[in-house]
Amino acid sequence: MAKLAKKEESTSGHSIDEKDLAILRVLQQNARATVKEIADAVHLSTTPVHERIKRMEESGVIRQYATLVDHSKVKKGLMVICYVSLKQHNKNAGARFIKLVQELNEVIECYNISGEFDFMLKVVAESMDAYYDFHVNKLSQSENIGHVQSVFVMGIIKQTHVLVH
Amino acid sequence: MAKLAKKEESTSGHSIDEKDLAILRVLQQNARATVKEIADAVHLSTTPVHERIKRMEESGVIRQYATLVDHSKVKKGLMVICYVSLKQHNKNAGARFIKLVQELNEVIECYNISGEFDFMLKVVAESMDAYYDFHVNKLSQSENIGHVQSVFVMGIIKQTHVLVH
DNA sequence: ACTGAAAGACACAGACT
DNA sequence: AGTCTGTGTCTTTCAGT
Repeated sequence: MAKLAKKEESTSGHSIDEKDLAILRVLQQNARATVKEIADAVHLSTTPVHERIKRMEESGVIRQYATLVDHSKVKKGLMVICYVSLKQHNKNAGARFIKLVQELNEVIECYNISGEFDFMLKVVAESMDAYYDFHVNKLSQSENIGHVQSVFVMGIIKQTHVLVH
Repeated sequence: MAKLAKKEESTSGHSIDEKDLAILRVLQQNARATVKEIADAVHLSTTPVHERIKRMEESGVIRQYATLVDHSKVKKGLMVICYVSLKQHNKNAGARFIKLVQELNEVIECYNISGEFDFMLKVVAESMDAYYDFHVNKLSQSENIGHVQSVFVMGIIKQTHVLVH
């Protein structure tokens, strides 16, 4: 017992410095930037940049190199914010819901939230019909669902993944 | 006749086929995958894969190659869903709010939504104090803000950007 | 639209400051 | 920790099918 691994950085022995942040600033905007390009931008040669990137990949600071696809161009025009409360709140019931959410490709995000609902889901679908099908046949099929409330996204004002400025 | 520009793809003259989707399936998970790796995975040689990727970049199907950074490891541990209604709903008032949202680095997503509120924001902050500062000094500073409601994210169940399966 | 080859650029490891 | 240098691999273009 009592081996509560303290924190990310302290266990691996490396904290993130200003140069790492500078590298992240470039990579966040373009995951396919070459090491050379990044090296020029942060005023270092390629070797230390390469080492720092590898280190951040291994320590988990860099979660993933993702390609972001345009919703509307792959026939996923509809985005819905979906609130769910469960009937029962025991461990098992929660785990079953979480498993369901992981399996449903329409759900791209799911959070445990404060307030009157238990979960917030971000759902993408091809059309209102497809969303209705998701709602009735996939989500509400689970016998433990209490209330579901849908908020429709009418316009995207801002969408970024940039955390380091 | 009937030149109601039908859809994105038809205007550019290229629709996405099964091979493009296969390439996207790989790139979504790893934006740094080499063309050679993708070519092997989709059973083509490098040239057509390279051409198809370039085409999808230019047509906007591929929005961005992003590096996703771990929230907690860059001191952005708190995530809040924030609902905002405006006092006035004229064009100018809306535009000012949108401009403000674009400038605030704490706001990583903002949507125009249906229902009693006008906007939904996803906000990341270092701490509760930092969020309070955002709420009081940055967001509510705008004189056009009506009501603000904060929902705190207590746990991340699922978080993906994968749209093509 | 694809394959295969060929030139230039890059990633990555080594020796050194 | 960093720069410099070298080798194998990859990107990218071009001729051919």
